[in-house]
Amino acid sequence: MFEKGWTSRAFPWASIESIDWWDGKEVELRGWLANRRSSGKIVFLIIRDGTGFIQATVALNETFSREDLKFLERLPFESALLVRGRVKREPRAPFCGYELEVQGVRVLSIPQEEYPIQKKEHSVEFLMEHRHLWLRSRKQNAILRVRNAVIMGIHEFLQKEGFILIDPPILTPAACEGTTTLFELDYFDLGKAYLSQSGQLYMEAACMAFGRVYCLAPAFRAEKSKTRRHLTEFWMVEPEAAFFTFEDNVKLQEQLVSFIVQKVLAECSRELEVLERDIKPLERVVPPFPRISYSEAIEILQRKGFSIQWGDDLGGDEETAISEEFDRPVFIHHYPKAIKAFYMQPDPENPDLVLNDDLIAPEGYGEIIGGSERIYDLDLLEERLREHNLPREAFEWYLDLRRFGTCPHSGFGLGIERTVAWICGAHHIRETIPFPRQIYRIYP
RNA sequence: UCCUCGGUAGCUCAAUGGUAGAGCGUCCGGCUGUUAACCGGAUGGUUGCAGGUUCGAGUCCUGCCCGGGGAGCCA
Repeated sequence: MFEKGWTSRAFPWASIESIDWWDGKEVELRGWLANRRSSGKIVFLIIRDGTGFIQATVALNETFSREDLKFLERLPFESALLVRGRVKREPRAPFCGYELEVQGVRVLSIPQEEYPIQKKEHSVEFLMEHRHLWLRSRKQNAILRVRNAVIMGIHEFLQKEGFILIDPPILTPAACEGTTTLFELDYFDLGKAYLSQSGQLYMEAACMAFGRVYCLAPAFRAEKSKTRRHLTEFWMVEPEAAFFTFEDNVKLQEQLVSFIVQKVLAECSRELEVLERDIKPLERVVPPFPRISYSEAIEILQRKGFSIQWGDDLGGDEETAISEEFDRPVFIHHYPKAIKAFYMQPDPENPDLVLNDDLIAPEGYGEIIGGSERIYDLDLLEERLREHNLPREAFEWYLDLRRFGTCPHSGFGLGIERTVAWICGAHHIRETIPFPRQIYRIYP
């Protein structure tokens, strides 16, 4: 294995993201060869270490011979390297304004085949087939770092608001909403089980034990959806709070979303720059968000020429048209009871409506939140189960929640991937999750 | 499930029914500041699969497989 100019002295292991801190000092970088260029007597190695990219320069000198440079300029992409050198401020250097003057290189591994992903455009199919390698590229790294900040922001905000993390089951005995969109599997001698499509019902149980709870878990939907907003496996945060009214619930949603966006702006400026995200629309994301009722939404859509009638559900195009009317996320509330889930509390002023809200992200990213106040009256909930032809036995435990100390409570679900896609300005939701699961893709 | 577009070299794409090509990558050589470096040379094919029409099919027809975009549904 190639080793040149290495000494047994220990050098500090520096990360590229904080390389400015090491200006003028000798450090060791541990990473991979992302690109290289040569010019006869100088070789430029582009090193990535997971935290960033930096240019390292190897010059012909007493340490590196002509043959050494020849070797380095032929080193295959994605070779694993330890590189020692001096950090130097350098305006000509790409990425971060610093470069590493290399004094020693140790090559830990050399790919025996050509690295498939090149510095050029690739088809979606090819990139998805190589998702395990695509993760190494700069934009994918940036998107998943934003995802990390979003998830950490959710925990930070909800914990601060007194919410307790409660993990829901993934294997469940019955549907939470419709039964047509469930992944089904055999469960020993107990018949069929299903992958969870929401943790909500379990959060309702938990909020009666802890007051304020939330889960952050995967949800599975066997919908045969093939759009840029759909995955069969996605992540959702679902807060649920006892004694929260519709109004409390909506306020919590706009505070949470604002907090997340402002956190990303504060902590991920490099990532947003790599993604070429225009941050002006994000800077406007502060409370209060505009609110319109479902009926007002229908009026707006009819004025804009949509052939939609009161009672119809809103599709993707309709959501986009509504969001265009506002400069920040917009709530649409009080939908007709008939097109919403069985557990939503009726509006006391109009029993044909429910106390629910959807939050529509700006710039055409669609619905990112669905929330509601929940039915807490036993008789009414039983009636709704019958209307929706749901198997009562499977919901006995859920009905128990209305038999013992029932009270008003509310909650919502926020889709992690749609939120990340919106904040990043990503073309497609599949880039916002490390290994997307889609109707025609389960590999890698 | 439906609508729509596509599948040709490792990758991205050309090719009127008539000898399958280019750029990039890779390999070899050159270059002391490159920025997806550049310059010269070399390398590269069961045209997704099966059948059919035709003197002749990457091209036309039928079926199948795989994928992209969208709809419905949803976060």
